[in-house]
Amino acid sequence: MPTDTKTALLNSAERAARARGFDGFSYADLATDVGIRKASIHHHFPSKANLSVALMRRYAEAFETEILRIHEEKTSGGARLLALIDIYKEALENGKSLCLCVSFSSSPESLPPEVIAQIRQFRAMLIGWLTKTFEAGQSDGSIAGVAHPELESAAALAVLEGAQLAARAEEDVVLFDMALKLLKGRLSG
Amino acid sequence: MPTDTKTALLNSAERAARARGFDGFSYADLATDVGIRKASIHHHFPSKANLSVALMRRYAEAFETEILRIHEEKTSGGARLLALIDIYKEALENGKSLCLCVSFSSSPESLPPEVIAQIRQFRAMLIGWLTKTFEAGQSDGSIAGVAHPELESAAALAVLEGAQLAARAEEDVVLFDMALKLLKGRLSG
DNA sequence: ATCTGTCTACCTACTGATAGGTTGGAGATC
DNA sequence: GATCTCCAACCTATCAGTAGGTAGACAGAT
Repeated sequence: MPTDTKTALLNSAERAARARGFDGFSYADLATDVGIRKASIHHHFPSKANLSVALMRRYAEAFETEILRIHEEKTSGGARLLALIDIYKEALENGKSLCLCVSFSSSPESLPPEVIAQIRQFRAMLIGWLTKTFEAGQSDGSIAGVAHPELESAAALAVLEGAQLAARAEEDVVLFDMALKLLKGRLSG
Repeated sequence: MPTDTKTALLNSAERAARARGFDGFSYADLATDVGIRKASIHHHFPSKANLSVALMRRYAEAFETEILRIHEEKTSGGARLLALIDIYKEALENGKSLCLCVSFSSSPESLPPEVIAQIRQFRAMLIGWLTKTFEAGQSDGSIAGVAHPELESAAALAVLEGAQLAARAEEDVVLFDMALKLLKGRLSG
């Protein structure tokens, strides 16, 4: 069966937002991409603000599922952190795309307060996961030199997001790799 | 004497770009802010692309002057790095603004290739300065645990930019402080 | 006389959004 | 089984607003 229209719209919008930002695509673009008329989009998402909320919710849920899966599949802190870094690297798509959270964080003024709250919640959730991961890496010895897991997690998330932003801007994944080399060098297991 | 119109336009545009992004202000906004008509702006900056180039050039020059000044005024690597962190913290303006480089990096698709090149050059310059700074901190002992200055500098820049992005999005400077606490903890002198 | 800076007046392209109408199928009623 | 009602999903047409940009006139300084 073909994907339903609503999902197709979310997929198209997410791709566009991650590649060109939330202001970088219009209902007209979406309509062309999905193959329906511009006005019909409003049937599924009354306003663009509405669409942004749905986009962020779906993204946060999928991401949380993903990192919970990593937590189960990988046993060491180092291996878990490496898997997360890979997610961010993959999301870059060779310097052509960002993860949705970084993309949305780049243009907060064009998003409704509700999405800002979702972003805040998403980052808090991720920081929580990272802190647990650094703690695990500290006790199992798979992440070297960990003294303050909560500070490590805040710094790690900033590196991931900052590296992605720079790499996309210059369309050069090497910037991402360089920025993460130091952290990766501390990982084992 | 009052600032000349061209400079006033650059000032207004820089403020707006840093607060709301390059797509977040229009010639109409600029005109209102500076007190001339929209069409008159085109006399000084024929196109918005043109304006973006001038903006980035002025920013890069001012920034380079600033970090060279830091290099002369502060003697230790740790003190120099701390001064740079302060610049990024100040540029945040309590979570309401970004530095121009991060702002421009957030919307590369609406900037001419020339500005992308300027961004690349700017970041390379800053990485160079940071590498020298970490090397100084390594040899004078004012930055703890430095093994690879060039990797440290790439990571440090990503943290600074990523932390700024997140703090502005959530309008909460604490996110910036948290992300930089680990690095700051390694500094002395 | 020319140049600089500014103006009024306008243009085309596009934005998100709305009004109002068509279609086709699901579910109830007879 | 035929009919009726309803509604999701889509359509055409259009809205007011804003974007960046242009043409041409005019005042004042050199």
